[in-house]
Amino acid sequence: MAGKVAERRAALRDNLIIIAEKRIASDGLSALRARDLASDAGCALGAIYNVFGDLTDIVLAVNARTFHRLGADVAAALADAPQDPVEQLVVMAQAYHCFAAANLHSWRALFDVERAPGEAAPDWYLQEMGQLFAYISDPLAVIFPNRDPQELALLTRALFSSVHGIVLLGLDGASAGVPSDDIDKMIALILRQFTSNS
Amino acid sequence: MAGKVAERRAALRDNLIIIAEKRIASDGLSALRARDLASDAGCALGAIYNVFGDLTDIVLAVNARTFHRLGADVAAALADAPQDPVEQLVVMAQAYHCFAAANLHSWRALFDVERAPGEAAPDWYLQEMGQLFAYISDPLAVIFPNRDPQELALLTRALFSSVHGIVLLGLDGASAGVPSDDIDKMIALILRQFTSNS
DNA sequence: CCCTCTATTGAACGGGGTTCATAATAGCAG
DNA sequence: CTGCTATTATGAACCCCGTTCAATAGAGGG
Repeated sequence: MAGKVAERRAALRDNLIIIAEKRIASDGLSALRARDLASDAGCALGAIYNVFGDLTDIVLAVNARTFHRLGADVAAALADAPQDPVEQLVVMAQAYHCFAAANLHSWRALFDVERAPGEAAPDWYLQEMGQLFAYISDPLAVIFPNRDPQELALLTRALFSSVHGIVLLGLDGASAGVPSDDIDKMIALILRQFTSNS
Repeated sequence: MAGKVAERRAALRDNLIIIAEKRIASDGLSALRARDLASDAGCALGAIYNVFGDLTDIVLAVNARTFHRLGADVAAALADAPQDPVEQLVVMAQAYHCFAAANLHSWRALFDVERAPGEAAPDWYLQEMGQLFAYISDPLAVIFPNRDPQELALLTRALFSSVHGIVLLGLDGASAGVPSDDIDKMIALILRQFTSNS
């Protein structure tokens, strides 16, 4: 029974991630409490720290799952999209908006977790981000066939950032709530206009 | 001596705002501590709460000043810009980027402060935002003379959000640091492309 | 069954925002 | 100037929270 401890810990680890995920999804990142986690998981407070370095590690684990779901949603939208590359971009961006709106707290947690200064982003983050960028880059390469890969990378990042900004400020409460339709309109506006007369 | 107390409190209030502003600018919003504020201001811990409801109120006061400086920078850039409305947009957006980069912590604090759920954004916020939107809207109206005011408002918000997104993700540490030049390039790319063939 | 070594536990620690009983002070009447 | 009272300022104390670690429980081998 060598791996018994590891097994128990792995189970607790998964359990904690699920519980934290639910908490973040329903009440937001700032509502996550170590003591709540422990009591919901039926474990001791200290047990959390046998399995995770600190709460941020749990949040990162949750974020990895969220990011993965996001990527899957975007991929699914892309799979159902028409061949036209501009439409593909629009469909993906609206899928991004859709995911953010439907998973507001979890989506926010992706960006609200504070990294220690100077610490690099985790590997899975860069990987999922790269995947998203690839989804965008492919149609862009069709639309702009005469661009350097370097220029394409810049275009890709610029478009992703723009859509992200539109969704971020659109879903932000400070602006008194932009209607969901308007967000989609802005996304389509930016993408269509951007990709016109290529 | 009727207004003596009010005077003293007003002075403390201003003092606390200045001190908090410096702290946020140098170390970020999360480094703001009530006890530090009190000792730096040479006042009692509780004195803070005679003058502000809570720390968030101080942050909001700092943010109002930051937002005002931002608006002034953008306005200054606009004043020095050429007549061409597209160039005006580019110059303003790069001024926005410049301000964010030069005042990273203060700029972040504008968006990192968490409002109580359901609470409306403060008046000055909407006002400064409206001012920024007006700066953008004017050249846009020249570029797109045949659009509804409503459509123009959507364009304005979309462009601001896009630039904001580019700056936000560009300055974010997670992406391992996008060079400042690349951020400016992305901004120019989006704006020029967006405003072409109007 | 005991012994040892590991894993688990939750009380305690440190640090932070906020409050409130108390002390200090200002204003005023005599 | 001296009490007296109402107002203001103070900072110790409260509560919450993440994290730690001495003490306990438990597993495995002899």
